[in-house]
Amino acid sequence: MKVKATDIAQMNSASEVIYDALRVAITRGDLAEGETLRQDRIARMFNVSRIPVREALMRLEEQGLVTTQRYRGAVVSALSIEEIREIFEFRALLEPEILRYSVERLSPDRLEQASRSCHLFATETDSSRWGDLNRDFHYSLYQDAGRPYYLQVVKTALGRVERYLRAQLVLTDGMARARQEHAAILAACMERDAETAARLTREHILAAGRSLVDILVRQNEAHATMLTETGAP
Amino acid sequence: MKVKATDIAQMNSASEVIYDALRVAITRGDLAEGETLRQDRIARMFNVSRIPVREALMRLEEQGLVTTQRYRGAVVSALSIEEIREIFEFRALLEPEILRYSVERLSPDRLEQASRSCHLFATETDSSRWGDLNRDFHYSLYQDAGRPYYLQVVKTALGRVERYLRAQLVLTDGMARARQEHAAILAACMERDAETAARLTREHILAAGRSLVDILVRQNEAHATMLTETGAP
DNA sequence: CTTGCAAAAATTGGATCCAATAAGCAATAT
DNA sequence: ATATTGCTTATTGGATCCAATTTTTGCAAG
Repeated sequence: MKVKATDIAQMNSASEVIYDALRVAITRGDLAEGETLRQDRIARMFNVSRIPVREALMRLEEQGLVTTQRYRGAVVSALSIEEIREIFEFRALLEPEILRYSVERLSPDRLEQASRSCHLFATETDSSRWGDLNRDFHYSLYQDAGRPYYLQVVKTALGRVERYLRAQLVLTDGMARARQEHAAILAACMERDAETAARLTREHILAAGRSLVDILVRQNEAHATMLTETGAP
Repeated sequence: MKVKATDIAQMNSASEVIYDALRVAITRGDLAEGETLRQDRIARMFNVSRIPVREALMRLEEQGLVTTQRYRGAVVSALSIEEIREIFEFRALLEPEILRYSVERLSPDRLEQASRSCHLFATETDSSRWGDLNRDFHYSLYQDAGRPYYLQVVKTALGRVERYLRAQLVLTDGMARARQEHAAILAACMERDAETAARLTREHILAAGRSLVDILVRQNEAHATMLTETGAP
């Protein structure tokens, strides 16, 4: 037999498929924050009933990606600037720690993979792909840490702020800086210098966080000014 | 109008009530790990259909408290010893950090509350209440940190291992030690010594984790020996 | 007595239907 | 003109029903 067998028992249920699709759409920013997700509309999009849609929405809410009010539906969660700041601070605590565990265990294959990811990120011009490639680079370095729980928590945290990160990369010199910082982190990993790699990662995340918060504060101020000038409420 | 109004819109839906009840039952250890949760049975217990039950199970799975296989139902998640070790290590990283942020901001009321919690924990003889009281003490100290995201992550992490903690408190001198360590942490907080409080918290969590892992390893070895001696598979 | 297997029962995932609630709109009173 | 009330529609939460899948049971053969 020359068949590529796939484990049908492990195939995704409808609610999982919908959950994944919505999660990706939200983290990519394809769904605007504050947008309400109508069960019926999503059900028609996937050609299913509302049952699996509601199950997917429950899981998204548990991840903090949507917010639900009874009988009023689910809306894509919006983060305040302070919440974004906190999540970057949080990542800046966890990710260096994971990397510290990981550096000594990085296999040659893994370093090769990280190197490729780093290069792909550095040379990609389509900004809509930057989120994925950034994620690939960081996670490739964390994979060998032997800390699945840490990794899962970091993934959730990044998932919450990823939609805002693109703005930071596009609207400033963020992309150029990220390229350099990724290269430096990778170099430290290759030299098995865990402390340097961890310190660079912490600074990388904190810098991106500060830059992003700056952008958002300025946007807020601009918006507030406009409202005042036009006399809107 | 002299009516005590309560926000009916914020009242819990059936799926939330069921979710909370199951979450508490699992973290308390009232449901054994590996036990399968039948939708129909739970639905009858709460006098509802299976729909809200399934929604609750989805959310529990997202929290890692149950594990689901398609068409085979949900079972209470079991953690390996290594996973438990990792989660304690994780808590030992996060909780001192939260406390560091919190110490300088602790209000007199909050210190009073923490003091009461500490005392209640120290004097409670009913071991089934230790989990709640331990949680109350720690969280009262974290409340003022102004880091809701950290706090939520810590709550999830503790929720995963709480069921094992009782064993640690009961089967060793864990309770006596915990009493002392809590008192020391509280004292450091009252003196606004953030670094000492953080260090003590880290050691407190690491010690409990090591003690728990020891217990579980011994249990495992005893079990394995028994199986060998009786010739069971 | 054990093993293999087909039918029956139990269980889950999902569709359809119904009741409860919110949101929008028209009619009325002030 | 505006605020209040009642009606209509849209939407959600949940119940009931059906199909797909797993698990158990009964029975025959070795």
